[in-house]
Amino acid sequence: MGKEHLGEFEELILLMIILLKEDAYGLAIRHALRDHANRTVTIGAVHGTVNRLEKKGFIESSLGGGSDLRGGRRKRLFKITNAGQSILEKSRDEKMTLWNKIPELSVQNI
Amino acid sequence: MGKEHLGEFEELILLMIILLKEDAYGLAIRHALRDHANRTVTIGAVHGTVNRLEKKGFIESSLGGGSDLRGGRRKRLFKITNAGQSILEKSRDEKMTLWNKIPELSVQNI
DNA sequence: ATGATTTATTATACTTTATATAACAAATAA
DNA sequence: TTATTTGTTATATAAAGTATAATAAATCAT
Repeated sequence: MGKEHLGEFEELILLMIILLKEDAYGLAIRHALRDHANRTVTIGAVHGTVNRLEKKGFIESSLGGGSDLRGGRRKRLFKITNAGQSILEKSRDEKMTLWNKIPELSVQNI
Repeated sequence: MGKEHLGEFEELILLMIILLKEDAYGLAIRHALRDHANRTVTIGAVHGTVNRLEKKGFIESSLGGGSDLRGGRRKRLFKITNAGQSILEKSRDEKMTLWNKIPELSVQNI
């Protein structure tokens, strides 16, 4: 069995990492949260959470190149693991199942 | 604007309260979590969360009658407020929007 | 080549959520 | 009139969420 469930912010970060594909690193995730999820957080919030997610095995990281821009340190790139992908799917399925038990929230109603 | 976002367990509790309709009180919520959400928690976990949700204005409570069964104290019945209903809808919409940006998770793919 | 600037991560601290255990309260059946 | 049942409250701790400050590694300008 999978290891429990995702917190709401953890889930959001996983989704951003998938959206960003090959360029998912701290600052990019923060930026994606702003324009895909309307969520403004500090960079520390992002890094705290990716560290936790990696420790749990839902993402893994590797050191990438530096920025294309001016200066800067090398990026730490994240990608989802199989465990991460499947906990996301499970989480989606469970939520959909619940919504669909409630007429006012059911997905057909959108 | 609504007051931020729901934690994942908070959202689950709101859904259970809607599902339970007129009979949403502590122990019933706990039971519903077991058989609708496959989630086993202690009664303390439930009450801690409903108290928080009420303080935030997403649910409200009233004192109901006792159990139909043997003994027992009176129930504290919960129901969702308009604010609760609308934060749930918002939360659902935002999540759907994100899923649908990711082919592998998109709702069409189920 | 060196210091200022930029892009980025790490370290640390604090608050809120999630969760459990234990204590208490109010019914009622015996 | 107390033992049992059904329920809530109080309290404590762990985990998740989030911010601020410190540090690091590039590079541009001098």
